[in-house]
Amino acid sequence: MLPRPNRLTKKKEFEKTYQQGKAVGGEFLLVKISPNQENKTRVGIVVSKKVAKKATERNKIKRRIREIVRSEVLEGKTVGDIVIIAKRSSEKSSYQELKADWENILLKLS
RNA sequence: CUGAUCUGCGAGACGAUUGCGCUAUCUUCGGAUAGCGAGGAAAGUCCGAACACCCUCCCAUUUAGGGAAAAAAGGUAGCGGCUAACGGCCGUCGUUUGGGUUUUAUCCUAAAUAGAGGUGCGAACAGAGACGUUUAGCCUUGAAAGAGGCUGGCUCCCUUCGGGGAGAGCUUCAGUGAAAGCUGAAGGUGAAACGGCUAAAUCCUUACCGGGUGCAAGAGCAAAGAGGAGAGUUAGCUCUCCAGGUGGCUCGCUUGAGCCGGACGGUAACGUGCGGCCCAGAUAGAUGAUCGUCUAAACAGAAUUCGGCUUAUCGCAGGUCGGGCUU
RNA sequence: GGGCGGUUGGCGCAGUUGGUUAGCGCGUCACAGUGACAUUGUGAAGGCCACAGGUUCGAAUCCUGUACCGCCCA
Repeated sequence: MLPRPNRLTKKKEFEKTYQQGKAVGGEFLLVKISPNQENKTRVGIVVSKKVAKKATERNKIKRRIREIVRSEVLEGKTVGDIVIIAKRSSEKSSYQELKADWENILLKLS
C-alpha cells in the first residue's frame, strides 16, 4: 500500500483524472495523468472484474502495480494525479513484464 | 494395490532487504520502537438468528416501555430432545438396502433356547391428518386400470323374444362342482394387478413461526446553498441566532450465542460451573515485492456479526464396504 | 457489500393444475410466379428448452447445485 497522501481516495478525483487526463497506453496498462494543484504524486489503481474474475487475482495485479509504482512515487519524478488501469491482457502477465511496460509508458510520457 | 464413502488433522517452513494497516509508548512533530494483522471455505446467498428502522395489533398510557392473542401471506411437518433460532444437529421409530453371526432370521460382533447384567454393525430415503376423494390425473401396454356410471362381451335368472335383472372380471395348474366367476398355488403384460399408485401439483384440517426492509440498516457533529427571526445600514450588504441538513467527518465496528484447558451431568447433540487468554477492523479498501535453502503444496482474499447448508479444493491418518493380485 | 431477475431454432418472444409430435413472427432454403428482381403464394429444414443431479410412470415446467448475462440500493 502507498502512503495515504499519495493515494487517490475520492470518486470525484478519479473522474476528474479520467476526463482531463492525458492517456498513454502500453501492452498491459493504460495510464491517465493530469497535473494537480498541490504538485504531489497521487496514484489510483483500477482492476475491473473484466480483467480477472477472481478477487485473489485482481488483488495480485494491484499489488504488483503498486510495488512497481512505489519507487516512482517516493522519488517524485512524475508529478500529478495518475490513474492506472489494468488491461485484460494483464491477467497472465508476470511481474517483470508489467515493470517493463510501466517503464515504456514513462518513456512515452517524457 | 485400487475404487467408493465417512470421520479427524494440517493449510508451506526458515533467513535477508524493503513496503502497508491498526493499537500502545516515546517524540526534536519529520518520525522511531514494540505487538498484532484473512479462510476452511472469507465464496454461493440457499436457510436461520442477533442488531437497527418501518408497519399491524394488544397492554401501559403523562411518559419511559413491555409484548404477539387475532387477520393476511408464506414456510416447516413421524416422535422426542438440543439450540438465540433453523429447513441445522443428536437420539429413536418407520420404509428401502448392504454386510455379518451358524444355512433361513424378528438377531448385530459377547450376533439363534430360558433368566439376569453389560454392549448396542453400516448406508440411503424424508414420513402430520382427512377409513384420502370434495379438487384431479394414470400417456402407453393390455381382454380388463379404484368404486360408481356408460358401452360391448361372458355366466346365471326371467322373458310377451323387443329386452330386463343380478353377478364376476388376465393366463395356467390343482381342489370343489353340472359349470369357475369360488378356494389355493404358480406365472404374463405393465411404473402399478385392487379397494392399487402419484401429492417436492391444488384445495381443506391440525400444530409451530407477528410481518417487511436490510449496516448502502440506523444515529450524531456539521462547511456550502436555500429558508425564518433579530440587529447594524439610505440601499447594496454585513453580523448573530433558530430550524434544517448537501459535500465531509465520527459512531455503528468488533469482548463475541468468543477461544483454550481440565471437572461434573447427559446414550448423544449439548449444558453447568472453574481457571486462563484477547485473537484483523480497513474505507479506491491493509503481508506484498526481490532473493537464498528445503519442498508435493491446491481451492482461494474479511467489509455489521454469528449458527448451519451447499459448492470449489491439496496433503496426511484412520474406520467401513466393494474389486484385483500374491502367500 | 446487500437485494433481485433472466437463459427456449440464426434474431426477437409465447409456452404453469407436469401428459400426445414444444409453438409464433422475422430470417434461411426449395419450388411457383417474372425477361430479371421485389412483393406474393406453396412447401421444407433448423431445438440435448444454458449445464448437471434429484422427485415422478412421465420434467421446458417442480426441487437442489453450477455457469453465464443483466438490473436496483450511496
